[in-house]
Amino acid sequence: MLDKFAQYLRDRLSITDEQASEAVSCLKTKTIKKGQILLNAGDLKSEAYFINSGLLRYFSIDEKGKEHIIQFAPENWMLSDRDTTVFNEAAFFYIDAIEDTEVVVVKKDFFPAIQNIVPEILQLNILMLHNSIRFMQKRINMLLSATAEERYLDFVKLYPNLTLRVPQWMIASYLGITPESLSRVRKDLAKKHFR
Amino acid sequence: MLDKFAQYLRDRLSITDEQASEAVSCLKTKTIKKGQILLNAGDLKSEAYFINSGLLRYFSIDEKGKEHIIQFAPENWMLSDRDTTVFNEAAFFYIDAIEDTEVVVVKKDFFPAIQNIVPEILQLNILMLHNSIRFMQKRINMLLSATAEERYLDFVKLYPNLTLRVPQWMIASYLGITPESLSRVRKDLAKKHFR
DNA sequence: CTCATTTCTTATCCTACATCAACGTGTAGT
DNA sequence: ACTACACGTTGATGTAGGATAAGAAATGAG
Repeated sequence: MLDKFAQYLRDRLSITDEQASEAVSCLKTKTIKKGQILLNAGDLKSEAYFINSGLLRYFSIDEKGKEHIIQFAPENWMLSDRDTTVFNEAAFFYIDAIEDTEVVVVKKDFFPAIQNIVPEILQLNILMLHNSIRFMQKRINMLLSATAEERYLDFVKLYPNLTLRVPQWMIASYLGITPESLSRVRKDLAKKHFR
Repeated sequence: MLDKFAQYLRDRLSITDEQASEAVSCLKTKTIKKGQILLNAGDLKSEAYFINSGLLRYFSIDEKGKEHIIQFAPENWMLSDRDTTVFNEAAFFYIDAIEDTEVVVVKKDFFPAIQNIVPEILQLNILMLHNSIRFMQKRINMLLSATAEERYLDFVKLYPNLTLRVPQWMIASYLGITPESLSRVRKDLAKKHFR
């Protein structure tokens, strides 16, 4: 079941099916049941995850035990805690599964290895990192400037499918508000739109 | 005055002085007076900036005309709006100068060009992008979870020198609070520390 | 040096959202 | 089918920080 990742690479790199398969051949998949933890803060694990199917959650837990969601990772996303995968430090965030999920485990040595087959992948990597950055900057801008309602509307617009798959209290956590507030925001919106 | 950028490259790549100088030879510098705008939202300019001296500010302006600071960029930092430099779209954010500033203008074609001299630079670039991402994730976490006081303390700890160079109302804007609130926070902190 | 503008502070009042608590509904496990 | 827990809703009350306003202090331009 490495097909998805191979296809992902084939779609954005000019390589043959064989090259894609070869690149991916040394990788393993892993299954995570809903609610199960994949990475704990403090862990030292140099693995990134490509999500084949399902949905992961990348979050912190503060001193009061409250969770704060940094991002969601659905199919075809890559997810890792840079502190540990890139900088060999203890992980800062947690990863767990919102749905039963299958990931491809991408170990640190994958990139040097695939580089020999497809040097292009470095450029692709850079492009995707820039893309992450611009999205995160817009998120920061949102957190600095927007009300609860504006944040929610922005979320729905940006991730319409996630809105249905993620429990509301998690969306609230992602938006930096309480579940109660989100419930009220949704009520007001419904009223405005006569529903 | 390209020395700083050349030195910056020499410090993190295993290259000779000559290579560094050669790489940098085609680049131009630019001077921006305090308060002057370097990039406007909506602009289409494929330039990144390396700050030789001074201090830049990367920010948005919302519908109500309020400014929100995404980041500060002091000496030895690279700054650009990815929407325009990487994705050829209209810039989303603004850049202006908090102090008189001199930048090296790094045009889009610099990276392919320098790659031929120092292929290593791709890896350096990737590392720095990962580093940006982890800092931005921590910032998002802070905005989701921390009070005004906690945010300020975190800022002071992370950027002690900026605390002195940046006017308070801008720090407030970076933290997502009003200047008045920051003033109160500082007053309370002073009280706590008997000052 | 002087006047003007920007920045910072302080006080008062106000609002968006948090907190607390109770209750309905849905879903999972036995 | 019964029980229990997770999730969403709603209401009552609290509070951190916003808005407004006004003055003090610092900075800057001529």
